[in-house]
Amino acid sequence: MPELPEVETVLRGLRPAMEGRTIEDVRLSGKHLRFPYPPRFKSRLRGHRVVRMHRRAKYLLAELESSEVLIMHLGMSGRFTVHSDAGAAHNLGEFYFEQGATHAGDGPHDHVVLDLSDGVRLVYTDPRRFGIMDLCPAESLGAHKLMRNIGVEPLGNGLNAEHLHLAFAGKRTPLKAVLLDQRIIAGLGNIYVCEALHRSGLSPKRLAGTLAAHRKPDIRLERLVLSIRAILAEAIEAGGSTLRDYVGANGASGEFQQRFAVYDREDTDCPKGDCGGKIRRIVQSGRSTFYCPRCQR
DNA sequence: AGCTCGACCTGCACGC
DNA sequence: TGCGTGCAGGTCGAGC
Repeated sequence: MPELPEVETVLRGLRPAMEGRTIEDVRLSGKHLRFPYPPRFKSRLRGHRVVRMHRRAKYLLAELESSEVLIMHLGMSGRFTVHSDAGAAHNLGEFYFEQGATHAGDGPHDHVVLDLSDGVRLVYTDPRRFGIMDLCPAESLGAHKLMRNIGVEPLGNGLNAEHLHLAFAGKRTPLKAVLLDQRIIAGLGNIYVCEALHRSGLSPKRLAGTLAAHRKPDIRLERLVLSIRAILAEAIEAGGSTLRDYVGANGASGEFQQRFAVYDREDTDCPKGDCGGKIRRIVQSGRSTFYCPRCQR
């Protein structure tokens, strides 16, 4: 689930649950996530209030009153659920999830359970355990190993044709790989790279450098920027509703209502309609790429 | 300095 | 029904 739009949606759900509340207790499953937890993980969380929640790329950041930051990444299969006593439910707004905090967090893949003030419980569930939890002093967050090489936020001002022009110049790497590179644009994943390339009519196999061959930014880079922005914005809209639905169904329904134009649609007609192409699946740097060979050049 | 690819995990859908 | 295979929304870090 987690590319930028999903992480952004999770952030919006976590805010009303976490901001202003104190972490009263921490329970871990005993299994490590992608990396070992940092030293004294539990005691560095316990007793501290969450001041503010942020997102950077696909990382969720909880700024603590202790001047440390809790860094969280959902990996491939990470999920958060918020549970609460009836009394706290009304504070959690539209992202309020599930009633009853008492037995939540006992599932086989529930690896981190945070008991917050007001009877709110946050459970991090992650079957594949590719997720990350780390702690870092706020003042050195930018120098953190996981943070320091992250590129521009695609929804911010940093993403523009000039930026891509500079980043693509001389690169003999396919567009697909370059757009997945978090050092250039932060937050795109396999699905939205496929979708953005389709919308902008660019082939995932095209070498990035071919779009930066002239002195001035190529018009196609402008189109790519607009496509990336539009796709992410739409997905954040839809992601919100999918998450609400997912949770409303008590975790049983994981179905995506969202219809992708190309992702996971091999052999179907290209939705662009007039091009008459069929969606193909190829493998690039070990991962599936879906695209229309007719209208993506 | 840059790039590709293996490794980290579990679950699920598929074909035999 | 059971088993083997391949695939999955990410990305670090080893090795060229």
